[in-house]
Amino acid sequence: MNRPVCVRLPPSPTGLLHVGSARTFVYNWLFARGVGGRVVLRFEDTDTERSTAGAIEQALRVLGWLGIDWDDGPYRQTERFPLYAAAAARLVTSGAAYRCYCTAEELEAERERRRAAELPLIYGGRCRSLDSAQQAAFEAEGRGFAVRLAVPREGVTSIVDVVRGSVEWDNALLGDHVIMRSDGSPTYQFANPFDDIDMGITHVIRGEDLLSSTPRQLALYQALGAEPPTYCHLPMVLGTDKKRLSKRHGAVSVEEFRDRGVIADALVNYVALVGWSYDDHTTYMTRGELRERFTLERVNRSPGVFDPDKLEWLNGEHLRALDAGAFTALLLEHLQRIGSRLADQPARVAEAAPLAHEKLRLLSQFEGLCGFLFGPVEIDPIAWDKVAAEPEAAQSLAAVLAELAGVAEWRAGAIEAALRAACDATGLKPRVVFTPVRVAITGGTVSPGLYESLELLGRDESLARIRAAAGRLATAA
RNA sequence: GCCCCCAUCGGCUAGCGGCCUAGGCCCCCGCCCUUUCAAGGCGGUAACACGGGUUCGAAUCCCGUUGGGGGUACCA
Repeated sequence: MNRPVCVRLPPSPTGLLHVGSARTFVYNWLFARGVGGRVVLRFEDTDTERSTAGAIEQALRVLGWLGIDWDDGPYRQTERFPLYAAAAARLVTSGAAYRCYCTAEELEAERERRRAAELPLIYGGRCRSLDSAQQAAFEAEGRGFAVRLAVPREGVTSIVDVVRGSVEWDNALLGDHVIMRSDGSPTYQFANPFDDIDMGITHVIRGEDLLSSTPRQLALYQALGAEPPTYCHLPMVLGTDKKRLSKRHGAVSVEEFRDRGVIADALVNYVALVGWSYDDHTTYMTRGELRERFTLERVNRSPGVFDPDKLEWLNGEHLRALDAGAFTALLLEHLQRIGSRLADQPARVAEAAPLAHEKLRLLSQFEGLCGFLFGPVEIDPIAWDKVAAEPEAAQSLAAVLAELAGVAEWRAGAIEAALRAACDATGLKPRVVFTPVRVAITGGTVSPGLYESLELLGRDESLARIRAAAGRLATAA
């Protein structure tokens, strides 16, 4: 049977959106959009201890920022509890599941016994064969119960995973897992596959960490007589120490990268490349290219290390591919989001944006590069030391001041001519003449183009800053 | 302990038996361009984990070893 493709994005709202999850969402989305399938958004908040409403809001915003959309939802599993309860009750009635009265202590004792005997640490199934009298006795004792699925104990469960090929498990090693907790809430192992069945999910694309729970979930499909989905287990995303990516590795959430000035298209592009490639040489891809090129068949098997350096480089590529208007808009949006003082002068940002466009890898670098255009200069001490150590600095500034005085129209072209003239007049190299000017007006040795910077700064302010530097040099000498 | 997955340069990867004296990108190192820094151009260092097979031929197939990762919850 060939059902219309349908995937799901199942965030568990317990914190910031991890780039590993983002990668999974991107693959689901790229795959579904590429084949004209549907996307369902479903918050898996059955862990009520750790789930928060704030995290849901946050996830919604981040998904929007990433440009990942969906056709159905957002659902919240906590709003579907009655469904799970009813389904579990039916399962118990049919004998596919059963009540387990074991206490936490009893369970722990059993695990200990198994550990000692070097046996697999699974539930032995004590309550699976309780007769009604024994059940009644436990109930009379006032013991609560959880519901466990009666998982087959013989044979093997196997799948043909899109990326891993065929994988199989010995059913004897599975054990009966809990599907309903004693407080009446469903577990992930139940709610997740139940919803997948209920929502008609055809392709389960998720991290490899979930590979080993597949046979348990398949047991539910079997108990419910549902057609299993196509599975696709993605390789893990690791940190530089080859351990699963976590906060220890620095920035790991989409929000953090966004606030550093990574743009959505770059993040989507980068993340798509950890675990997948289009060919032997393509790196930069637009969202549209990704959509049309992505296939699950080219997802690879081995885990990949998340490399912030390459992400930043790619971000620079995406930034440079933007036209001036789009770049400025994104830059402004970023400055506003992080609450930068520069956001108060949007017109100035628009003027300065072109000067920084070719240089940035991250939008957050804009402030450091162009901040001198937005207020008083702060001279970097190290940069100033270089100027002070240059014997020709004073002479250079004086010559530049003299030449600049004759500039009729304060434009980059005329300014350049004046600076060149200063070089000729003093017989000094441009490098020697320009450095003190650069430090005087921008405060540092790294800046956008000098002529353009001077033009934008304006005649009066530029001359004032150069005079101030000359004065400071004279005082020091 | 038990189960599952994985294994090409420092990182991301191409490679699906001969096209590989292993290609691309990031990082790093030189050089060029240049008013600084970026960007760009050119060049360089650097990998098939190991051991057995199979084959005329193995990075590619099989087995084992080692190493890494994941799971083993009334977390997801």
